Amino acid sequence: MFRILNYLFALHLKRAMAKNLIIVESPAKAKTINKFLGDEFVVTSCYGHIRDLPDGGLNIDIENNYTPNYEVSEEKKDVIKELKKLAKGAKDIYLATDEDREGEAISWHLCDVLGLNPTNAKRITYTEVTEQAIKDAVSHPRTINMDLVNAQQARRVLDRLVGYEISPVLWRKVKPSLSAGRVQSVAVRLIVEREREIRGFKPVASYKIQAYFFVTDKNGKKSTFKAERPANFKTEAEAQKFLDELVNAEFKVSAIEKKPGKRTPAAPFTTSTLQQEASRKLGYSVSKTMLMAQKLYENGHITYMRTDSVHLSDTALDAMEKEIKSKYGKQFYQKRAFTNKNESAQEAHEAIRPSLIENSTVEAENDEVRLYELIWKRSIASQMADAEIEKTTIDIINDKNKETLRAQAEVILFEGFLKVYNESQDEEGDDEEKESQIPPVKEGQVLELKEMNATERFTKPLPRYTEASLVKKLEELGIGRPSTYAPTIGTIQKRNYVLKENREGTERKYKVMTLAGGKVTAHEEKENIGAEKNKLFPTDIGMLVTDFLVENFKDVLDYNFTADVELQFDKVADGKKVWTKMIDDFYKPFHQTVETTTKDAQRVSGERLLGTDPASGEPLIVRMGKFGPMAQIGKTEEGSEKKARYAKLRATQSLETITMEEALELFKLPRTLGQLDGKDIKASIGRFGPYVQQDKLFVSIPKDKDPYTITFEDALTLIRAKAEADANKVIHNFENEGIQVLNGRYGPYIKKGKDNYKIPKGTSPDHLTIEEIMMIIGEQGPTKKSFRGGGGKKFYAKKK
DNA sequence: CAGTGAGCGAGCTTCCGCTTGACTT
Repeated sequence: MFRILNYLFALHLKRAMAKNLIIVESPAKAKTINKFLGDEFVVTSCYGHIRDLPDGGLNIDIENNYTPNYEVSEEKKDVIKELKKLAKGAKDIYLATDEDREGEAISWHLCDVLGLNPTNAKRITYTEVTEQAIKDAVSHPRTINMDLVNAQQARRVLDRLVGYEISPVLWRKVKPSLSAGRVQSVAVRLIVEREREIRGFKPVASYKIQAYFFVTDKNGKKSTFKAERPANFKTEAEAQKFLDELVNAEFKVSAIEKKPGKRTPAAPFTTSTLQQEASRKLGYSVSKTMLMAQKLYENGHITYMRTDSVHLSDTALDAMEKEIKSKYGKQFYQKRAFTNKNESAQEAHEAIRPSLIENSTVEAENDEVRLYELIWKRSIASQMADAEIEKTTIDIINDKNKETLRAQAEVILFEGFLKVYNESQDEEGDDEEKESQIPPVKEGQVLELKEMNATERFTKPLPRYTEASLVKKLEELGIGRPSTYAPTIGTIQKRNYVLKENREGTERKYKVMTLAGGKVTAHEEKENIGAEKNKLFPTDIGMLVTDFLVENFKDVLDYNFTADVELQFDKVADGKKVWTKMIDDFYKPFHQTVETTTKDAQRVSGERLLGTDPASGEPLIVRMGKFGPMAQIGKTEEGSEKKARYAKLRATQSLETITMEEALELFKLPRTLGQLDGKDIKASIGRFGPYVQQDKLFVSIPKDKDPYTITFEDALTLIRAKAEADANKVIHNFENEGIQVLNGRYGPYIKKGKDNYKIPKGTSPDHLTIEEIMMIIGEQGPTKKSFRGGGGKKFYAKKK
């Protein structure tokens, strides 16, 4: 009774003092803003876009001036319901979605759904979530900018047209279920082209001269430092001659130069730079970085994590000044304003920074804490003084030839921002470390040579992309947005165009000649090259699709395509161009290309003839098959005994590079080792590595053995051990019902066909009857298998 | 979880950009 009265009273209150409604995109942001504004405001969120083009079909009326057919998606229906309810009792409604193209469009969709008039709706914007900024925004509402909305519609429609018209061409000409798009196809192209550069790269050798000199100080203490010949010798003979000449030479310091220098801190984080640094410093994948950042954001620890802006609010700048001055002293503070280099930036938010600058760390999961501390350091460092360094260069001459050796060192005179944070670099070019310091020497001082080496060095190809360096490249090209970098990386892996892999390196020998103790000697050393960790490799299908697209859809695959259409979108946003006209200019020729390609283009299979199989005399080819790249010997001919033999390529092999020998090796498997209980025991390599098999039982072959050489006895041992383990796995087996109770990784569970069921807590699996099991199954419904983020394993087409 | 690979052609697949949720062997 009391409760009902209470409710009625609350209802009455609500009616009596109707509040203003503010709609933002993110619920966490709604929470923050709620704190800034008084009782007369209710802040809620629409969770991003509320309407979109539905999945099945284009949903663009081409005949009717490209009219989009927007729909509220299933998962947004509840959001809309709630918004309508709140809107009904509201005094004024403020549309406070992000200040960019997409945000403007969301507000426009909101008008439509909530029955507001875009020409007098209250649209407010702000680029930082601070009390002052929000209050200013609320007192200066504007109306919906339809030009900006139309630019978004153009963007949306163009992406749908490109994606949904090109993908079906791939289904017909390459393989079903493939995809193409303005962003993903260019991302794959980058990786494919880099891979080909690396494969075609011919390392060039040269000889690097490095000398080590002794210096003895006043107290008789000896130390060494390193000097180098500025340029490498091109040939071994030249290097040899150089060392020979310098046997018994006298070395002397000819010049000492000291130059001041400085280093400047990097701008605070955007999404892209955060992903890069978290990858380099913490080893996080881009998706992990975003997941951790999302949690930090939701818990109020950091500002919004999907941003392309390096701007910091005045509130934050003040707090940073205070923090730096009190923690490090005022000589470490330097106010800086950063501006975006990136033209495609839309800057609807602040840079990524701690919400409360004074918190140098937070209470959270370990991985989140590490990311937070990185963000804190980068933010703080961005407002700190330059580091002052001194570069010392020493030239060393000799009495045998006119060559100069040079020693270089850097000393930090004032740490400045380096006290807190130093940005990491991507591995590229020379990885020689710099000397930190050279012992004090005087001009004209004679130096004692410890040893001098001429080391054979090879030029290196450009590095393969990591997830993070690919994001960096995409951002430079203006392709993709902060909210899509991580999903795009996921998409191209899920489509099996690209794999993130480790590769073992190969050994390479190099020559070293040494001058020491008055004579020159030579020896060989070994280095490991080409080892890769978490790098992006294109698959065969990725390469085939890229080649097909570059050949037939050159414009869309062009690295400047996005930049070019962005210029058009800008014209629409400025009211200088009608969006449907812009789309029409693009679509007419594009659609023509789609039609002619569908009609004329050859199917692609990447077929390559490797040679003739020595055993059968039949041709050996490799090509893309229904289930991936494969090798094939001979052809199946109707009416004859001749049958083709097939073998799947290994995950590390590629249609473009596999050799005849490697392909022949594939046909040696499966090997039949012998029989057990009248069934063959075979050894082979499958999707999950090497295995032995008897009937339906598969057992992985351990690392110390391989399927080419494993013996019958060893295979038998493996199979018997596995059979015994499996026997212990079954607790009950109800064969008639097709139901089993099994011991799994997570404890006992019920299995019926392909579905699994939990055993309720407190129930012992040992005495379960079939009736009890049927009850459990009836109540539960099968446990769902995760399809999202499942590591991209579902590459194969579903069977009906 | 580890077999497969003709050609015909049911009926399916696919984009980018905004947002977070849900439960599990």
